[in-house]
Amino acid sequence: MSKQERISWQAVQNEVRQRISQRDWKPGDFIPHEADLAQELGCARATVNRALRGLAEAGLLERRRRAGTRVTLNPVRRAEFAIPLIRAEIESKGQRYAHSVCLREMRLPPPDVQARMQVPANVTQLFVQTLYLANGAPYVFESRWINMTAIPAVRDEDFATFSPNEWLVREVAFDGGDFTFSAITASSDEAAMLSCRAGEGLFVLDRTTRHAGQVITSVRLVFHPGYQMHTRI
Amino acid sequence: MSKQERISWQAVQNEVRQRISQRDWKPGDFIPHEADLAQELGCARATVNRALRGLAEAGLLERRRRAGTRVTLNPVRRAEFAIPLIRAEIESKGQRYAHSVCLREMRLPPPDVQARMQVPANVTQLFVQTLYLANGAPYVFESRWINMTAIPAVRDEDFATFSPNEWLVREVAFDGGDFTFSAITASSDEAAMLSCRAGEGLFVLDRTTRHAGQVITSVRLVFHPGYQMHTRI
DNA sequence: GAGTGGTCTAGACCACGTT
DNA sequence: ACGTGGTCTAGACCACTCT
Repeated sequence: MSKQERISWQAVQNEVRQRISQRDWKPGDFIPHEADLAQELGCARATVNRALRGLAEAGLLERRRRAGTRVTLNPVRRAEFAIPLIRAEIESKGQRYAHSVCLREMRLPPPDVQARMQVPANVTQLFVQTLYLANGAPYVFESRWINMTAIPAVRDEDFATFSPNEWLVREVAFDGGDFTFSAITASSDEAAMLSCRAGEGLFVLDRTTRHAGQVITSVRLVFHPGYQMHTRI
Repeated sequence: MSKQERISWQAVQNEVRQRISQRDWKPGDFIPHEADLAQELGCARATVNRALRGLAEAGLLERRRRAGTRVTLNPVRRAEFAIPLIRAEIESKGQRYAHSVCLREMRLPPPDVQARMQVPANVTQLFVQTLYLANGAPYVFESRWINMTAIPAVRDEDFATFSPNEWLVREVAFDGGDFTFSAITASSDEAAMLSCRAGEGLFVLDRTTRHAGQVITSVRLVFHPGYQMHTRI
C-alpha cells in the first residue's frame, strides 16, 4: 500500500503558485480544470476549488464558468491598508497620545462638502478641528464635518475625553467610505498648526464615511511632515 | 411536507450581519457555535463555516479554536488599493500615454538603496529615470534601481517601446513587495521634471518588489501636483 | 446544448488553545 | 483532556456562459 497523504488546499495553492512562478503556466494560459487537477494532485475537487478560489481573490487567476481558469495577464497588484484609530497608531509606536479640540461650531458647509455629504444647502452642520499629538508634537490636524441630522447625539459632545475620531467609532456604526490620498503644500495656517514651515509638502487623507446610505462624516487629515504610510503585499 | 429550501452561505452571512448590525449580537459577544447555527438555520456546518470565515476575513468576527467566535470589538477598517500599470492608469482616464527615458546607466546604489535591495555594497546596479506623460503633460517621474544579478536580461533593454514599469511586469514574476506612501517638497530638479514650481507638495510612492526571496527592483514614483489616489470600502 | 466553476451536504478526522 | 473551529472527502446539483 502506498501511504495515503492528505493534500491541503494550501499545498495545492503552493503548487499552483510555483507553476505560475516558474512559467510552467504563463500569463494568459488556461490551466487544467478543477477535476483534472484534483485527480493529478490526488485530492478532492473541493480542495482544488478552495485553493484556486483563494488565488483568484488574490488576483493571480481569473475564473469563469464554462470558460475555465486562466493565469491573469496583468496581475492587478493590490495593497491593503489598515485604517487604525489615530490613538492606536500613535500608541503602537510607543508614543504618548493626546488631542486638543481647536474649534467646534455649527457652520454652513462649503459646496464641495455639501455635495460629498449629500446634505441640503441651507442646513448647518457640526464642524470640528482637532490636533492630535504624539509625545507632545503635532501628529495630524483634522478638520471634520459631522452630519447632525444623522447623528443628533453629537450635539452634547465636547470631545474632551474621546476625540471625534474615537467618539464616532464607538458610537456609530459604519458600513462604507471613500478615501482619497494626496499631497498638499502647507499653507501658513497649516504650518502653524503642525509646527512646520509654510510650503512644506504634507500628506493628506480625505475620508467620507457612510452608514445605511447616509453620510456620517467627512474629514480631512493633514499629517505632519515626514509622515509615511506603509503596506506590503 | 415543508418545502426544502437551500440555504446559501451568502444568506447565512446576511443573517449574521443583520444580527450584528441590530445589536442582537454586540461587539465582544460570543456568537453560537457553528454546529448550533447550522441546526438553527437548517444548513450544513460547512455552509456556516464558509459564511463565518468570510466575515472573519472581513474583520467583523474573530474566531479561535476552542474559544469560539466573537464579534470584533474595534473592527479594523481596511482599504484596498489597486496598483495599476502607469500606462493603464493614464489610458483609463482617456488620456494619451507616453514615456521618455531620461537616464540609463550602471551606478553604485546609495547605502539606503543597497539595504533595501539586499545587494553587496561594491556592485553597480542599473539605474533608470523615466518620465511618464499624460496628454503630453508630466504625470509621474520614476527613479528605478534594477537588480542586475537577478535580471541579467535587462542589460540589453533600452525601454524605448516598453517602459521599465511595463517591461518588468511582462518579463519578470513578482511575489511580494513593500509600499510606502508619503509627501515631499519638490526640489528644483523634481520641479523641472514635472513642470511645476519648486517647493510644491508632491505625492510619492516608494516600492520595492521581490521574487523568490530576491529584490527585483526598487523604485520611487514622484507624481505631478494634484495627483490623487482613491479607494473605497 | 454542454462543459466548467460554484456551491451544498453529511460525515469524518484533525489541530490547537483553553481549561 | 476536551471542545471548537479548520479542513478534507465524495457525491450531487446548479448557474452561468460559450459555442
